[in-house]
Amino acid sequence: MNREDFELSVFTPYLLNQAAEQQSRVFSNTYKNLYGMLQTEWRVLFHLGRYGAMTAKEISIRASIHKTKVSRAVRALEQKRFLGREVSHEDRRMERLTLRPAGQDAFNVLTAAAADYETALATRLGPEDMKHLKRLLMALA
Amino acid sequence: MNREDFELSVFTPYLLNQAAEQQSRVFSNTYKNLYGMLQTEWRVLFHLGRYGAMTAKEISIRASIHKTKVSRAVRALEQKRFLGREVSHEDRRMERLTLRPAGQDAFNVLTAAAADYETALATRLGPEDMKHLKRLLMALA
DNA sequence: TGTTGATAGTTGCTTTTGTAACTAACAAGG
DNA sequence: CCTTGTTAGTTACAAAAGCAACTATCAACA
Repeated sequence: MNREDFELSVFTPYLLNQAAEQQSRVFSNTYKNLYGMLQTEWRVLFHLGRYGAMTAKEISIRASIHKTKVSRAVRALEQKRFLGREVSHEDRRMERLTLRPAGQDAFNVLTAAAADYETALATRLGPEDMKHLKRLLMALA
Repeated sequence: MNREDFELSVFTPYLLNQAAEQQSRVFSNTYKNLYGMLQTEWRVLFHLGRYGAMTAKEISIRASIHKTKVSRAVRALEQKRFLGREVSHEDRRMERLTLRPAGQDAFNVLTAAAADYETALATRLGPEDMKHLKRLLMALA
């Protein structure tokens, strides 16, 4: 790379940012408009819906989200009546988080929307490029 | 995409976010540690260094950054003595922004660091994948 | 039992972003 | 001149993120 000719518009971190902002803006409108949720709330909801009841700590590790963000997302989801908490009997520091019916419904709707979004993107890019893209992104993350 | 099997870890917006966070964290350490700059400040500095003096509005359009973010970045760069402002004679609403020597130095250092970073990434991924990645990201952004 | 260290989760404070409203300057038409 | 509408840039307030300190609980061991 010639330093004199360096262009921000082809700098990979910049391109990644632009693409990520663009793409996540589209899908975030879905959970934001439908349920007034934030990104972290959607991710927490997803983990509980997809993998079943677990503690905040487990979500934090599995989803690579800082525990304070998880804590706030859990409170928000609780206020929406999307999940319930139950203090563990073995260790009273931990809480078992479980989706409530409204949370299950939201999970179903949002997961379907995400799958549709993914399908649409795959159609746009074509199956080969879609595969390449995912492989490359996983290598970077 | 089968909805029952939907996995967040292969959802493109999620992957993009993870990759973008990971990659920009690496480079942001450079301008943050060296000059205490934020991402927007680096981008504004870059545009002035690469394309010469221009107004905040022009930067805002070229770099796709909201004018309030540009305004705050310009103030921060001014306080660091990295740029100077001069009210336009033709239209006194506009200010011509120019890099000062310290800003030029920072631009040179950071541009070189960015080019090095890009080279290292290209080495890691290989030239073919690097080309693919950029093409795909540009298609998404 | 009592101390020490670790862990789950929360809270407080500071920094950053988003959004809308604002000021000052311009331009065009009456 | 004097409205009316537009534009460049700033400011104010609210939403959100980052980080450190805190509480409560547990476990281990003297």
